[in-house]
Amino acid sequence: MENKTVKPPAKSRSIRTTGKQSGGRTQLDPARWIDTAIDVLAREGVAGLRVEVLAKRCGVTKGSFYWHFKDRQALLDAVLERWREGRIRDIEKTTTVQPGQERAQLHYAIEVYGASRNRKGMSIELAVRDWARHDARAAAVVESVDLYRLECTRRLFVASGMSDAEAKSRSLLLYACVFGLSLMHYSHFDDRLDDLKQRIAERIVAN
Amino acid sequence: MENKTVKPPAKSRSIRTTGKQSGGRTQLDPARWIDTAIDVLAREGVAGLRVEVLAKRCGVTKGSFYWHFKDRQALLDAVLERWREGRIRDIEKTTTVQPGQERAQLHYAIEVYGASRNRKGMSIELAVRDWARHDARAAAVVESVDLYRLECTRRLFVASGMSDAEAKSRSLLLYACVFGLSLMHYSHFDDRLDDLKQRIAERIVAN
DNA sequence: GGAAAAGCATACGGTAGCGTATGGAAAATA
DNA sequence: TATTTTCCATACGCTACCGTATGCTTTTCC
Repeated sequence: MENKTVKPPAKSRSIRTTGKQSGGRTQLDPARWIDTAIDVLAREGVAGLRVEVLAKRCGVTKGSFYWHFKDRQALLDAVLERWREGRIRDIEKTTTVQPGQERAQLHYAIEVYGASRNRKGMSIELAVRDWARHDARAAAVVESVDLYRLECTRRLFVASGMSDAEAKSRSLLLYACVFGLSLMHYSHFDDRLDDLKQRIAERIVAN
Repeated sequence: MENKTVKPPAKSRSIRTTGKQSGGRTQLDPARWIDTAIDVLAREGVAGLRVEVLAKRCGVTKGSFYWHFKDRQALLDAVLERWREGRIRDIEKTTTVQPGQERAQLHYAIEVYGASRNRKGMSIELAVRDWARHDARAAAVVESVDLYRLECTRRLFVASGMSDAEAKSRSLLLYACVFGLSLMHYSHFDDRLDDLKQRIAERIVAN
């Protein structure tokens, strides 16, 4: 039952896991393929993750790709796994309860995605979620990430003095709003959007 | 500058705009193609809108398609236009201010999409929004629909006694939450989701 | 009923993508 | 340095698309 989809990173070998060699020719490893894939994913969605396109972007041909990956699906799985790990780490980092800072942490959780920086992060987020609408594996990953996030912010809301049920509903509201906003085209709705966003954040976080 | 992308519906001809003829063979018109296209759009996204696939679904070949449409883009434009019109009509129908019923109307606006019925409507909504992330025409349509919706609910919030700024922020919050929720996978977050949703709706609508 | 138009089928050329097979270069190992 | 292993290029077959050309069959209109 060996699931040989992604090659292990060249077991006994000098540490040269990334990028071009000093004077040699282009060398790749699965990690770099995944980096590139996530880059493309952010700009074009899953539909843009095509083997030959990625190869060109990496400066190689697909001969290289099929050396590192069993097939296209193996890359997609790796991308999903990479994304999940990154999200989990990120959430843990920003939502570990710091007594007295719970509300500030919640505000940060809202703004960190809405800001114009991190646009790429949100692009990936939306791409993965659209992906999940037509792919069970992606859906499973999204679900695990969602549940983890919801649980983390639930703890923050509880720590800030809410009932469990209220904390859960606020968590849902928070992330739904964050993702929903990034899905809408409202830049011409008002000329002081920051004020609107501030009101929204307050509505989500305040008692 | 004739923009001959979609054939006019057979000017002087008996009213037979849809479906199979009484005893004749299969006959189609642009409207039926668009119906089918929107059906596929809901299930597979824009990527699923392929000429030959739609033709098979309609029981014809693409020879028919290219009779009714200039090319694939013409169909996509028609789909967008159809969607816009439908949304505008829908919003007008459910948000014309009925004095004293504003809050109920707002609650309805929230639930009408979140419900398990209307799943297809939300699928189309998300498909179009993802489409808009990579296509300027779709983005323009989404923007127009969003602005119209936001304006309509803004009026409802104002009519229910809020300041204009607050009404605007609530409108944004409302739709962001509606779309965001449908983007998340939270069914295992709680065993009484209806309660959570109720709390959320209250948070959005209440003073 | 016969000409004209409408509506569709079929066949074709062209592109883009996946995955495989095979050989060659470069690096590791002995 | 010779040999093995790693890594990649190239060429191939296959499928799924798009759009066009052409002809056949129904309707429509006179």
